[in-house]
Amino acid sequence: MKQKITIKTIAKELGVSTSTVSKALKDSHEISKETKQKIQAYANLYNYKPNNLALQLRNQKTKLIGVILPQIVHHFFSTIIKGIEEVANEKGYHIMVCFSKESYKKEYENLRVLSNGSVDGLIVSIANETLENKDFSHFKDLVSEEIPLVLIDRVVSEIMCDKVVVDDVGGGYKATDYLLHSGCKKIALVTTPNHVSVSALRRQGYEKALIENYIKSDASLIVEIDDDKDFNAQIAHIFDQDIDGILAVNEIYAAKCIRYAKEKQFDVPNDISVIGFTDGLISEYSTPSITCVAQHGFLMGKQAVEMLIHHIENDSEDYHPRRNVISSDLIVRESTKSSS
Amino acid sequence: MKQKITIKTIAKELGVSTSTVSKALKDSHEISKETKQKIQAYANLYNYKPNNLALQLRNQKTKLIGVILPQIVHHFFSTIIKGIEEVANEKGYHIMVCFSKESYKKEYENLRVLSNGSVDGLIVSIANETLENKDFSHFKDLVSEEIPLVLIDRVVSEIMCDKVVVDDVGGGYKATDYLLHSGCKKIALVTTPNHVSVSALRRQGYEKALIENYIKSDASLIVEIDDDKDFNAQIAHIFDQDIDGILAVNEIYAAKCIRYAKEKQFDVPNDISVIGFTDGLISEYSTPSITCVAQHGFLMGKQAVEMLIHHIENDSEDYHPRRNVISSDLIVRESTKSSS
DNA sequence: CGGAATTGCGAAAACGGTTTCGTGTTGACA
DNA sequence: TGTCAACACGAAACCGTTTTCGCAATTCCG
Repeated sequence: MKQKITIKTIAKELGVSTSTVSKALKDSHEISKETKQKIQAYANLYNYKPNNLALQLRNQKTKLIGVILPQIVHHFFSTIIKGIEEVANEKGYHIMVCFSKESYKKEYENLRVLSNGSVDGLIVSIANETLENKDFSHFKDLVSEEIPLVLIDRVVSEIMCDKVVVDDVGGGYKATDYLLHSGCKKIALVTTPNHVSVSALRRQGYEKALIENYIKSDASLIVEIDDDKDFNAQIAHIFDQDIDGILAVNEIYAAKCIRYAKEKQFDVPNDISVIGFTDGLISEYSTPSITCVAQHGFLMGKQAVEMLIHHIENDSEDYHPRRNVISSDLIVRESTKSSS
Repeated sequence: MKQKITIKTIAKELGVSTSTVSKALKDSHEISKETKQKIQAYANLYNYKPNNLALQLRNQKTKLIGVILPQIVHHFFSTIIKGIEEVANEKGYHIMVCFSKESYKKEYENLRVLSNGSVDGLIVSIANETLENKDFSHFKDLVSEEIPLVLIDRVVSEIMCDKVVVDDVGGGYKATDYLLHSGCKKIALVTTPNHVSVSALRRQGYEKALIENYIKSDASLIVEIDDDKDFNAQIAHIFDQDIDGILAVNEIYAAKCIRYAKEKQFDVPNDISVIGFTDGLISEYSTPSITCVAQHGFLMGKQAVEMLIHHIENDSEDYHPRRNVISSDLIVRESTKSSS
């Protein structure tokens, strides 16, 4: 990289002190008009830009927000990033993004590196492996160092910080309730292993809706998908049980269920209705388009940054962790019958 | 944020100089065993971490790579980010991502801010608006400041820097050729306005394949979609012309075409075959799954970072811009007949 | 014409670390 | 006993910027 022009260079060339240059560039009244003009002209000519690192060091702030997410090639997470970046930019911040790839170790590493003063605060969605391990000491360290932290989507109560979550219980409830009211009697749940906290919450909503409608929850209708095994083989048995509805905890599972149902000559939605989570492209563009629970990742990202920046910029006031819940909405499409 | 412990604090508390502390923490042989132990113990106890900003200022490098993309909620771009982040991390770098939202102004702003010494280099995919305007002076400034720059996917020849592009002509050619060999006689092209450079290249490939197969290209079979208008209304007329194949320049157009075809009682692929670009979730999970041209964004991201870091870390050697072309592959699925 | 107020600028400290170059104290050796 | 190397550490410069304070020189006023 070419040697950049600094205040020192300007000062030396023009035979003034660095303080004079600094003040002149900020149009300070302390400096005479002629001197200011001379300095500003020189700075413009050589395209002077103040060195950001020096400023950050002096101001003790980076105007940078660290974002650690489990994945990126994922509609929900990329939507969150979009929301974060948009608001951050409006407020003069930039974002550094890292991905934990669901791994504890990568999450730990990223947290360690970013808490070196590289960023003014962090927005994190916890990796699945960490959720399984239940080892949150790296987050607790962060909190005790008083580094502003906002946890999103995948959160745990023992970390005392701001949080933004989706109303996953409500989403599961709404979806199940909708299926019931559209005439479904026997609804299967296609989910992930239970340590994935959001899936567990969606399942709660599912069960709550069943109970409220006087239907006994039936374990044989619940499939915890192991992504390493063949999907169809794992769901086959629920199709043998006269089901007429499926709630899937993400849109990929929903799409796969619909495909399997078609293969087995079931009509969607008339024989079997399907609802998924995540309002992504799959739900929107597949045929039939898929009714799903939208989690509003964009909104979540926006709210998370707002909380974080508030925390960063109001450092002095005493701090009470807040928790925002974003309600999830049912987007009705073609994979369900209309509700009666 | 809590006041962080610095080398100065340690020095004062332990009655030594800052140089001694610095050396002790790096296990320098200049410092006696006892002193080192004392200092290291103290540093550990109070969880000392060197301030990154100070290091960056001293070393004149940030180990940060700026990434400016037009969008994020987009399979191809998020895949690129994934590739970039992965390699960057391996090599000890982090990434700052910004989005231009296809706007010249945002791109300009982001470029300006990031070139202040905030990052060691940049990876950029040019915004559509900039491509239309043909104003690339902000990029040229960057190049003349000798800030390492790699352009990806959407590139222009007048910016002299490293580039990684997809073989879009080849992709368009392969797709069209495949359609022809699977028996299609009359292939429509559903594309975007021509200033989008990648679409223009895909169209070249389409036309090249037609010519090589002695088929006259027919303007009435080419639709330039205006995203602000109704999609179906724009493509309706090509369905009145006995077409038996469609090449769409992205997977959304492909999915929409398939949906429209189904509505009009065409069978896909037997009446009409469809190929899209972008090997995303839609292509994979919709029914029928969509044959498409995969652009390998992950690979593109990886190569871009590798070129960039090479440039950053071999600053001295004289620099000749390189250009990597990533070949695009046809992923054959259910929306096309098998090639004869 | 003398003292005070104003103007215009520079010196120096500060942000937090690294590194070069002393320097004072040992101990060994001739 | 004088010389020299080795050892252990500190002073100071440096990265680029901001900002406080001080100091001349000029202007103003009585």
